[in-house]
Amino acid sequence: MHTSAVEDYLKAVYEIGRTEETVTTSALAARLDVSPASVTGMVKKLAVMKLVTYERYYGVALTNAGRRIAIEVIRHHRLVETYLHEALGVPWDEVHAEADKWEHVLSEDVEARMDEALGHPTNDPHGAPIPTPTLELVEPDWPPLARMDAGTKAVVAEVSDDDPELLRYVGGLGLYPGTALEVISSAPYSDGPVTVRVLDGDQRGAEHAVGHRAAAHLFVRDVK
Amino acid sequence: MHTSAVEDYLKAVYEIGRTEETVTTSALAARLDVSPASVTGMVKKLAVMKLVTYERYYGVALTNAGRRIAIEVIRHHRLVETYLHEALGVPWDEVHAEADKWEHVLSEDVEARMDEALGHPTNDPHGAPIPTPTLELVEPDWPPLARMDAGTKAVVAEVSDDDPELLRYVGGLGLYPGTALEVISSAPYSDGPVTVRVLDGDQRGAEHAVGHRAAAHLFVRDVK
DNA sequence: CAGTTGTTTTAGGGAAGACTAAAAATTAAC
DNA sequence: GTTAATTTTTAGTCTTCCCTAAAACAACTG
Repeated sequence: MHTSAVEDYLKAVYEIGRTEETVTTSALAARLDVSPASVTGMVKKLAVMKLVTYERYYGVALTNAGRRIAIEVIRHHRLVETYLHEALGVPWDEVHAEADKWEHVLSEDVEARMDEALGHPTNDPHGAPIPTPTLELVEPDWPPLARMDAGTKAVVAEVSDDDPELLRYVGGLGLYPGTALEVISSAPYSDGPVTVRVLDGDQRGAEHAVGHRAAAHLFVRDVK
Repeated sequence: MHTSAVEDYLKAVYEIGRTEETVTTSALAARLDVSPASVTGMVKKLAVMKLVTYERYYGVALTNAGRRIAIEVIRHHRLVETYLHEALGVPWDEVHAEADKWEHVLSEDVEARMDEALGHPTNDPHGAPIPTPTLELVEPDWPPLARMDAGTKAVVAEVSDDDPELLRYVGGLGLYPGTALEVISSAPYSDGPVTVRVLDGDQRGAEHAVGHRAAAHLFVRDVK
């Protein structure tokens, strides 16, 4: 087995790699809250273990073995988030921090039992897809609410899970994955808020001005 | 917070202290599967942290602060065992190993939710008492089945939880906490098996010869 | 293309927690 | 009551993961 530090690094490489062309040492350092020098050292070890490829002054990339582990950790993380939320009623802004600890100690057996108990969920409480038991993972690339034009009808697809305050704010507006909404006004490429009407759930009919930062971390899928 | 090594040491001191007069370095080393020299080093650190008192060449004892932590860890352990068994159906011989990992990452919030979901259980799947939220813990001193005389009627109170094979064996005989039984024959202070008739549960009516080692780790309470 | 800026690497450490080997203290055995 | 056997402790290392400071390098900037 690997240490949790190794698992954290691999997960970070995977996640940064989703949006960035190259995964740099400093990007990893920022995400893991660790000094750049520490990252260099660790990354060299991961390269020796054949979990990443690494080229100085260029960047890091996962090998197949490394990606397997990364996705396994992500499966644990998202399944635990879902379990904590569904089975134990942990609020959606707290599950992320808890899952960050649990993901490293979850056995395959208990993972399978949680999956079973939940009826094989496909998405976590924030809308992110849960990798399959065979570690397939397709992460759709939803556009952020911030880029929607006025008049658009859309459904909340996913909300970034790592900022509890943002989750409480968004949850307070009734905007959970699956919630339908209509964009009332929006100023594309500006820093202004996006005004939406909630068409679903406990806030049905309400109009809210969604702050720019939140709108950038709230992803939606279009409804034709 | 404390490292899991610290928590493991404190738990071990507590558990050895339950049956032994003095807690020696070598007893800790054996239980934690670590060299005696390592124990000496760690124990010195715990003494500096005021979690134990320590006298060279004599032994270790918990301070009040140390005992608090030990019992908190035991509460986590037994609650997690119970949760895994009741809520996720994990077999009773597997829950111990799993709980050994979870006990160190369980937050107070999730602990409380598990406790609530289970209806505030008082005993884990092996019969051991779960410390209260205020960390009160009374561990009854049941006699082992091995010391029961023929003709005695008794109820299984507790089974040692750290040997999966023993648990599978005992479970196969239908002897779970709460199961009533009658001792048919026994050879006190010898190494022979104890023959019992099961009066309860799925093996009701069956007669079993319980091996000596199992009979020494299966504790019962008398029925008058 | 030389200087500034920012990133990466090297070099040197440090805390935790474990190890082995050997010395010291305790306990047991004539 | 010495010697022998057993624990326990000391001493010195090792590994893992992290750190800072400073040097090396790459990339903009004008």
